[in-house]
Amino acid sequence: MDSSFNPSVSVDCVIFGFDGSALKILLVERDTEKEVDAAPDHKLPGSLIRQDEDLRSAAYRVLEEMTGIRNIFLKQLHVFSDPERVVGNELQWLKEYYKVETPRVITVAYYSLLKLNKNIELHTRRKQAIWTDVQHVRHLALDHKKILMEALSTLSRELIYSPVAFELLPRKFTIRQLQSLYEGILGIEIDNRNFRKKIFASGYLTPTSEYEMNVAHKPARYYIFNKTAYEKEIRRKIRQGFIRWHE
Amino acid sequence: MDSSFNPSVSVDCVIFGFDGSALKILLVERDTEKEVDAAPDHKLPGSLIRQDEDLRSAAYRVLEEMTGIRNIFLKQLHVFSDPERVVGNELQWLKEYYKVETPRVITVAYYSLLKLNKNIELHTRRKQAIWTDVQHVRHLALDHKKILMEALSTLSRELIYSPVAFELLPRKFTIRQLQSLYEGILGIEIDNRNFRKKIFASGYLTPTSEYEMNVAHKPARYYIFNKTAYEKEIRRKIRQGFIRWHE
DNA sequence: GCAAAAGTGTTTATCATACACCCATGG
DNA sequence: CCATGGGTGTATGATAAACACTTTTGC
Repeated sequence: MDSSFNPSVSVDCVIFGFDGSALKILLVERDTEKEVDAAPDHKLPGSLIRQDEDLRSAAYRVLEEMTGIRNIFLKQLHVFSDPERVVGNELQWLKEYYKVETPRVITVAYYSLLKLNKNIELHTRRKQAIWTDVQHVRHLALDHKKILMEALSTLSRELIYSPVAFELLPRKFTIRQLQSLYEGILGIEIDNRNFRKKIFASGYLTPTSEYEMNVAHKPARYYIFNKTAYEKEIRRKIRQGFIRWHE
Repeated sequence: MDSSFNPSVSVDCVIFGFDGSALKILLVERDTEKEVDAAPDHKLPGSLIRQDEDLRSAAYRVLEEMTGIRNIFLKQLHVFSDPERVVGNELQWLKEYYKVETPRVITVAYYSLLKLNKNIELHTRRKQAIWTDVQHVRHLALDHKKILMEALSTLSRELIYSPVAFELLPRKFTIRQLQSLYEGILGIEIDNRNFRKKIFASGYLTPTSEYEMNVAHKPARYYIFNKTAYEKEIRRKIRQGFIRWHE
């Protein structure tokens, strides 16, 4: 670490991963060399920004370091700027780790979505990071629990209004996987027949000729998300309905 | 100005005002004492943040200084962090104005909504700020045009999904004013009968016994937005979506 | 009396929901 | 042959959209 970091601004990444059944989030253990807390101290992956660096690039830098991959879904969430959000030991740790002098740090939170696989899990394990079921996250360092909560509610909204679900699924997926994802994140149950109608009516799912194998029931078909068709449609979409206060 | 400013982080405020017919935005002339540009150089009101200050408070500080009022609608928009967004003369000006040393500045944009009236216009005029029709904004200093564009598209989305329109209208307003606001900001035409149906069906408009005066047509009734009813309803819906004990 | 905007209902199409059975497979 | 999840259609209610005329006022 060198002095080309801007001491006032950091990015923190809420990295969501889906393994086919549960929504996970990537956490790192903060290396507190002095303090020995009762509970292990987890936080979101993050970094101070470099002086010559765009925030988005900083977030990508963290993301790539932690997961080993690039070009995944990444979006700015919110800025957290309470002057008291990093104080005392937390601030001390930061100063020593980055070798900077600063009275405070504001952080810009980003969230990203990826499809979990063995490669990624190997990489994150080597980085001492762990994938935790979002349902099981209890306490996090700093204000990171608050950031996670905000990311979750933003993800729910995104899921409803845009097809981000496919960022979390492998290229080929079954309808059931897609539905489970919606049900899991939104915390609701969805009628399978109506779900199919809706999702097929969109016209963005292309069926493959592949089916599940070695399952003890009728094998499900695999589908692919037709991103091109989606983007074309969005461009021609007309705005209808001018008030939707309660959605 | 003193050294208690954080040299790396500023806030900029996109302050929308509605005067009953057009959507306006508050701009200030940048006091470039040296440069004499061909065109007058406008920018969004903003400020570096103080070291002990929350970003939201900083935005409110700017807002109150420019408009003289507090407690108005204010929301974080986005962070703009291109390392090149403030360079050359722009950066020089900043350094001299705030007496700080910094290689770069990131800015957090906020947008706010208010009802224009004579008092506010008087105050802003004394501050050398001007209300400009958003349709007529051509060029702005720094990346402020980009910020404005993003604020406009966010405002459109907000207008659809939440009743922010009332932040821009006086306490008592006619249905026509409300509809014009929707049409103006969204850039669409709305059928008046359907608009009334929808807006009344929400149940948040309370009719007053007052009517327009001195108009050369049937006088329109004034209505009031029942914020309490809205908030009560929202809380109910959230609770319903969150707890499902009987499934 | 006429120009100008306020106010008012009905019909039709579209979309969301509720709901139950047969099918293909592995063990 | 049975347990498991995949896959299918229809009827009903709710919501949005299209559409034209009468009312009240100032001048």
